[in-house]
Amino acid sequence: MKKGTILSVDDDENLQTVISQYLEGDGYKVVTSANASCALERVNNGALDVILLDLVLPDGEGLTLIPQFKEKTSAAIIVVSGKSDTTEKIVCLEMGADDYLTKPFEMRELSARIKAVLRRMEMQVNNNDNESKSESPDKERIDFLNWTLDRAQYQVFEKESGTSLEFTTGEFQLLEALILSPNRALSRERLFELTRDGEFDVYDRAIDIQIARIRKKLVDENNEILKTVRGVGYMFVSKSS
Amino acid sequence: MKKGTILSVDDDENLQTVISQYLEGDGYKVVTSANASCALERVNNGALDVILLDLVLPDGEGLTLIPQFKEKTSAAIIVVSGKSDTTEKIVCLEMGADDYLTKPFEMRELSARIKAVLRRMEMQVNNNDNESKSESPDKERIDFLNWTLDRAQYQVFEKESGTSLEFTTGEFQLLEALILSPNRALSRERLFELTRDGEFDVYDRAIDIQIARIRKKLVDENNEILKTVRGVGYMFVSKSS
DNA sequence: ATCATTTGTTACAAACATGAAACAAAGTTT
DNA sequence: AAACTTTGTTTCATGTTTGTAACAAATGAT
Repeated sequence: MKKGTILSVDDDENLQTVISQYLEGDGYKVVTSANASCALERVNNGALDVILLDLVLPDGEGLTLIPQFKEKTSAAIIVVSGKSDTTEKIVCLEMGADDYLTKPFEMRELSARIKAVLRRMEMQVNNNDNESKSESPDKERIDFLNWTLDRAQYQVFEKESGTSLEFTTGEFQLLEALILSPNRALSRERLFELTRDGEFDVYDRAIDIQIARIRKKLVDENNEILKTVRGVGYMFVSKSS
Repeated sequence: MKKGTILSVDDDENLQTVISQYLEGDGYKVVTSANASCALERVNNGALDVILLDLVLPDGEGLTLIPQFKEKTSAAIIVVSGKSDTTEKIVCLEMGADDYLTKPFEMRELSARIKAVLRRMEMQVNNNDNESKSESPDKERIDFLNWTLDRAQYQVFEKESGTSLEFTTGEFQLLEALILSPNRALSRERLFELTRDGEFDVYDRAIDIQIARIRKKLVDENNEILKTVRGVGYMFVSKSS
């Protein structure tokens, strides 16, 4: 559920309230500061993921805050400005901001930009990982028994014939989750976490039905690919072990 | 290495030294003038890219210099002022300045503003280039099925007949994005990022409509070139897989 | 064997995603 | 300004996906 912590730096109290409520509804934790000094203190205080920074603050130029933030945290910085000025925008980005947003803006847009910025950060992390590690942690294609799971295409192929089986996205994600933890029993709860993004009011046995639907498509006589572990959940058994 | 020549007009000798050193470290060539007459002379003397102009000079009002500079050079003018005065800023911009910076400032900010201003100028130049040149020298062509995507010309050609299909720029860019990641399902969000530059206040399904329009033009009976991946997005399928 | 619990199966309806058509708004060209 | 192009928005119909309920089958314990 927790998607990240956001610090909003702005001296407009009303705006702060609106932002907080909206973003909290989105699943973020939100903290606010009304001025520069308070914000700097907060940055030292703990892990932040995104900083929303208004350039016009009562106690000093917001622009100079950007490099200071950059020094102390790896959080993404989204500048919120009253002016729609191309030069200022470029300057902000040049100084280390990650995005620039002009007031007034819609909450939906703010939310989208935060999401985009977080994703970009995540991608960077992943890329760095790939560079340092010789083996990529998440493979795009995963072979299992007579099939291949293609995570880029969201498809399952039959190895020999090469034909693709018609999996729905939901079925695919469940199978993917199981295959990524081979020979390990996963509870229905865990599987829910892995496949659905923050849903709660669902039927206990939705997973069971999904499993049944997958099995119907992944037929392999005596071999039970998706084993049910009574009282626990389900498990993908790979022959290698 | 050479990024441009900058003329700094200011009578503060210490500041001039600091500016010169910093900007030279950035790869610029820097020349300085301590007063207006000297600056005007220097402007006649050779190609400049950026002029940093302090408004308070020993021999005359700096404001009146702006139009004089504009007449003689196409360099960008960044006004450096001791006062943080909105009215003065607006007047300067009205008279032809490209940016306005308040003392004291950080070198990093100055550097960023110079970069921004140069980039803006360059963009203008490029746009003019495109208008004047009808043919682009480097053609990057990508073949797919019965068509060829010409990224230089922003056109799609039918391989056999050689006729070009009428794609709008938006349609072209979307198709391009999909083709550049073949056999990979791309979410609408991702496609948005790839094709639009920082727009968010748009309809969720704008991509869908664009896809439909592309499909209408790229007809190939049984072959689904642009596959929709339900619950995810769209994918360009290349025959190789 | 009998019972209780857990899981598999089927059918169904609500929710959802997508494509198509028509419209509207913004931008361009003439 | 008018015609045209491009692109976003709305609406509707259709088909898919998935949660739910009900029941049958399987499993394990006593």
